Amino acid sequence: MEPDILELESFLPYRLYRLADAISREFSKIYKERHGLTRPEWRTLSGLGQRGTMTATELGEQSAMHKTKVSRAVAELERRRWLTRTPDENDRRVEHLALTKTGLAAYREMVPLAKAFERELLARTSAEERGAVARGVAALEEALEEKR
Amino acid sequence: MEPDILELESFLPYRLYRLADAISREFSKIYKERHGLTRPEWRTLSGLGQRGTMTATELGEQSAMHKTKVSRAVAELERRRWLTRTPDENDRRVEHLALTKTGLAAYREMVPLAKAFERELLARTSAEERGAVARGVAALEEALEEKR
DNA sequence: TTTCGATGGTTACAAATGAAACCAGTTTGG
DNA sequence: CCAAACTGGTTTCATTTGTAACCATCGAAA
Repeated sequence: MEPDILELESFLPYRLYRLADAISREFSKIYKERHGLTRPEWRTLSGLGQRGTMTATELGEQSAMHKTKVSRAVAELERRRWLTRTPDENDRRVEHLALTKTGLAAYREMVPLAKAFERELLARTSAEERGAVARGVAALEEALEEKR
Repeated sequence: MEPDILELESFLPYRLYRLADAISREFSKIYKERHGLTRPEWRTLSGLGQRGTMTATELGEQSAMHKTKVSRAVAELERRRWLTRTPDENDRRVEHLALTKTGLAAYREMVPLAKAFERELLARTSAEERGAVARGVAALEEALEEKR
């Protein structure tokens, strides 16, 4: 344990990123294979399915995406006719986005798959470990928030 | 808690990715500002600093990078004269990579910064929470491994 | 009201990434 | 011995991403 050496494998930012990336990549296979969605597109679909109607800005906040990602994802889903835009009555810069029937159908099909993925992953851990995951993630979220 | 709705904010793959991405991004500012390194370059530097000498394949395994990323990162660090390649005696496809004095100096400068980052982040959590992080991450790593 | 800074969203351009093709060299099985 | 399969590593090409500039609209303040 030399003091001037960094052990990459146990360095938290790396370890966490590697884990998250692996999980996310594994999960992404599902919506990629199924519908050819990118991650931003999946998040957009998911956000709108969950909340019903949102603006692009709200979508970006909810799903931690840069506005260009949102913009492009929305454009693609619109092209597929999975969502529609409705101009805001009062503020003409804003558009309210909502899923079409087709979009909603895709969403409804994806939800169980997503839940199953999470369930199957967590099924391989003990109740105690699941508690640790929850507390650990929450603690880091807060810590990062404070640190900035 | 409707059964046919997925709550993105608490969906583990999303939440974990978002956390890891935020932390990694925050940390990357350090090596980006300091030396203009990309993440693959930082990992390469870090891997070689830690282990002394590695082949490109080993680097990829250690730091979970696709071989094209390794290839490009190595090329860039070589261009900066931060590392050198030495052909393997027995297998002429293989090159052994090692940091130069300059590369090592950069590594030595980065290590304390990396450790400080991690320490400062964890300092904002309780000992109990740090334990939870450790157990949680380990559990998920295993669970994912089993799942595949 | 006009002007000026902020805001919602898109676009253009450069850089990073991933997949697949590729080149060299190496191993294996007939 | 030799072809075929495999491995280490690079390159090419298409796609994705990030940054910054941009356009339109809005709100506040002069």
